[in-house]
Amino acid sequence: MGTTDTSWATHALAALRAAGHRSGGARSGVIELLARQDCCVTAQEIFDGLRQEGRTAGLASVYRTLELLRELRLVQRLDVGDGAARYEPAHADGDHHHHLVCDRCGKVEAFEDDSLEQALDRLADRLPHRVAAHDVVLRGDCGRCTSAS
Amino acid sequence: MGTTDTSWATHALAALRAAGHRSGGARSGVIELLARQDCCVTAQEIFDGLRQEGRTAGLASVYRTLELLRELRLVQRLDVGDGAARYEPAHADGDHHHHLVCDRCGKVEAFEDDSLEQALDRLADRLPHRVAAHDVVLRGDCGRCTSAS
DNA sequence: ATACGTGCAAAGTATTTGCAAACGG
DNA sequence: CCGTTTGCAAATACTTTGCACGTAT
Repeated sequence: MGTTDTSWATHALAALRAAGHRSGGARSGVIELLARQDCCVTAQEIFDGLRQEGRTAGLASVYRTLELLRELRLVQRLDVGDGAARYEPAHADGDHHHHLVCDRCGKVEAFEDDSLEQALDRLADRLPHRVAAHDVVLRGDCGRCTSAS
Repeated sequence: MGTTDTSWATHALAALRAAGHRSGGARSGVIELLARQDCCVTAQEIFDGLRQEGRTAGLASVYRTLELLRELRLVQRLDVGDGAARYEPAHADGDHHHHLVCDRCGKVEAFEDDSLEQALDRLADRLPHRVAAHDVVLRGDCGRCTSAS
């Protein structure tokens, strides 16, 4: 697993500083909450989560923070097809996962697969592009929905 | 390439019929335009494209048709992160591609890769899910933007 | 003839932006 | 102090929905 939750938060705050940004309540709240997630969350979920712990931030600030973190490649943005964009910490080391979306209940789960990563890396070398990131989304019925059918 | 443009349109119209749907001007227009695309397009692009050839359809009807085609698994929906959803014909046979999105100019290109498909298929067998579809999106600078830098 | 498809306009949701006040360094 | 960040409200962008009318079968 390599990095721990807190280390990503520390890294992200340091990177913000290094890029000449300050860190008020909204930014640090978003970063700390994001660091605790193990899969992707929406802006609204971050907003609600902060409110629950008494540490509120305007929704606009949540969006602004997420956009800033994305520019700095500290978070990865991902769209699973329900109206809302999702965000998750981008870990610098190889630690990397992709997503399974259930067509019935909409649940999003993470998975990792080395041979998939290898196929993607080999592919990137063969293309005339400078590939900086990749997303894989698998869609289908999750175990729970399949057995409940 | 296996299937031709027209055969997808024919197939889609037949499938609509079989599912008990009629086909008015908007539906057939969207289907015929979609059949001519070799990569994904937005609802607005379909609307504009139809207008250009004098065959107009309301934007709402374009959306409704796309949703219907998606339910019948005749098109695949895909989100590359600019605000708008994109759609492309879903070919029943293995003919299948994925997408490269340029981080700078936003251009979307298609690519195919057998070893990637194999890795995905093997992975799907190992998961406790019934995987029905998959999307892969690679992000980075396209050849043009890389050399123009 | 009749149910289904279509177009327009209005509503709904997610996200972005303008601006004045609060705040970090 | 001074420029950045923040929160609110308004604006925007995409998509969906309600309803009256047209049309395919």
